[in-house]
Amino acid sequence: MTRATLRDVAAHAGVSYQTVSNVLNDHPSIRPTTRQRVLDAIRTLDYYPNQAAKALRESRVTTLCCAFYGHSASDISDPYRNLIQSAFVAQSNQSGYDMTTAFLSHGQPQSFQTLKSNFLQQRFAGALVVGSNLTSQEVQMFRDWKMPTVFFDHTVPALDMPSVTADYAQGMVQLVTHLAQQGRRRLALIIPKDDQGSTAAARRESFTQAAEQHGLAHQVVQGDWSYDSGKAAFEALHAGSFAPDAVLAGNDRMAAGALRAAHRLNVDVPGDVTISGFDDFEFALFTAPTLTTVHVPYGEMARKAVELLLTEISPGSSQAVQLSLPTQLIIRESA
Amino acid sequence: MTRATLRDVAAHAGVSYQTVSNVLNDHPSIRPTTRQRVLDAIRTLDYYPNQAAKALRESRVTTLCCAFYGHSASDISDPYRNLIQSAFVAQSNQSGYDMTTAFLSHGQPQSFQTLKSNFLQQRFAGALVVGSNLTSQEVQMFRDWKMPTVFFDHTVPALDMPSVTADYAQGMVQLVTHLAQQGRRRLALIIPKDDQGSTAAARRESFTQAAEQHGLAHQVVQGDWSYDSGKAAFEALHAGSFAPDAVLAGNDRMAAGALRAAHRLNVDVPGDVTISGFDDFEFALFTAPTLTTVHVPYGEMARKAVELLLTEISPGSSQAVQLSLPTQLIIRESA
DNA sequence: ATGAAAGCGCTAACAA
DNA sequence: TTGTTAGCGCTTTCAT
Repeated sequence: MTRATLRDVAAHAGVSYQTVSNVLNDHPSIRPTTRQRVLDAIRTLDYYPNQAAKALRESRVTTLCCAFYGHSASDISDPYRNLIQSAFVAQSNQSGYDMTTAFLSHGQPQSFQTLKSNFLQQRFAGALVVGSNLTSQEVQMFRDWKMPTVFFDHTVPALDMPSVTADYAQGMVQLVTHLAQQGRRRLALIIPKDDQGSTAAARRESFTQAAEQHGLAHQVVQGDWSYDSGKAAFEALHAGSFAPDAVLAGNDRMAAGALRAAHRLNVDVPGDVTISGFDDFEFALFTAPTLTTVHVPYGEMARKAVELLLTEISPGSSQAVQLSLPTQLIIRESA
Repeated sequence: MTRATLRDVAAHAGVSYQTVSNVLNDHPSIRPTTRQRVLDAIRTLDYYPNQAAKALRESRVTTLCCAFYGHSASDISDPYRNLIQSAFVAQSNQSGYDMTTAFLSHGQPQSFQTLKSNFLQQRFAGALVVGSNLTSQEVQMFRDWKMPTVFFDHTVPALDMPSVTADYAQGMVQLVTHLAQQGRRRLALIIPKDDQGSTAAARRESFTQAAEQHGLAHQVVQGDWSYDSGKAAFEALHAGSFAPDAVLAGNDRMAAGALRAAHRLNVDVPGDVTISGFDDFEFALFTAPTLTTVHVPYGEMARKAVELLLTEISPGSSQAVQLSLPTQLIIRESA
């Protein structure tokens, strides 16, 4: 048995199939009795309009895409990716859109080609690009494709493309001030190094500035956002000569690694050294001591990003909005 | 400027547009020179085939849907949902499929209607249904819709629908045996109560059996999978008369809550009481002490589930396969 | 080896 | 208020 089409419904209701279409699209000027007859036919035949035909005819799709840059598809535990993806899905579903996912990576121009291809094939209407160290050429590509795009966690001031990010500088200043007030004098930040215009850069730069403003000794050591790198970085600091009394991790995952290393090395936290994170993921409550961290409103950011994307997609699109949401220091036990 | 179509390419290459189609679909019997000419035209016009038209004509879509049952879209931190969703996305992308997400809930029959509607509208080709306490009527609905479906983490023996789950009983037996060998005599399990045929039921039942087999005192207390409920349950146990020397949480998230409660109450873990989880999420490494838990191979399960779904979708579909993958006890510090 | 014709299911003019 | 006509971009016979 094959699926019912418009014509089947029309035949069943004894009208022409365009009338059925009119009923479906709430067109005015349809006699209530006809309307009812059509509705009944739809119900008894269990008719559902074919989405592909509709999309073809209207040349519009109700799917969005979130593209993660620099995140491996196979790291299915990445809390950052997972949280953001879920937030996007929740928000776009609420707006009547589906959401698919793609992965971009710097090394693979083909990943960009695939995304472009999927867009031009009309598989999705616009993309949320999540990634903090896209090159400006890469950003430029999106504009060239004329693909509605919102950059997430990556500001691109020069190119004025729509973006949503958080005020990392503010959070970092709050954190450093808090540490200074506690009498901490020697601050070390664990964070990725060689990426510009990224959230890492924002966090790093404001760290340095804030530390200097407070007259504190400071050092930056490298991590790659992972638990293991946080652990390794703390061990390196412990073995090194700088001897920090406050270790700031660039994200919660590295902070968890640092905490573990401290525990292993019998370093008291926060007695001997404070350890703090950045993100405020749920597991910041799971560590012992619980993690002092900077809350980043990812949920809210995702909501805004989807909103921005949808206005960008809609016909009378305005100019590029660049949003930055406030962060907030969350003081728990570790700092 | 509008997007190039098949006819534009044909005009540019000086052939009929069906020839272009043939080139695109690797049809035999096309002269290499013509072929090359067409390929050039495609390249210079930056042509991409319209997906909607293709889907309409071929009546097939390359999108899958994962539907979460009993998981709130707004709990964007849920590690279970997040991990599984990511695993599905990773796997289906690798197979050339997109993946969208939907949410079902027991209270809302409309959520099921929406899913059905989306399927019949040909928005996706098949669904992965994640949820551990669907009623059998609900399961039956999927069969009635004739929608290719694989149930994840929910076995439905009576209805022989395809499913992928893990051998929770085995993991639980390993865990209880391990605890018994350590000399633990009084075991308490924190787990949701009133759901049948679910993973919770599987874990609960094998807990009781295993405890009795080892001649251990045992008790079950209620939790709802959340961090807070784990914390509350541990506090209740501490205040109660059963006085367990081993607390088993039904998942890692509740175990984290129990650990926190133990810490607050100055209960030594694992000295006074062991605490263990179930899942082996990444954050099981973040707790202090690190969490002894039962590893559930969600990544592998997701891979298999997508595989099963794709064979179910493909024309010559065979019968329903019900997979169960082995679990494994991971001994860390907490038990 | 290539071109012509038909039609997937729908919407949006227009005509009746 | 309803029916007629056309066509979205593509694949698939069937002729040539």
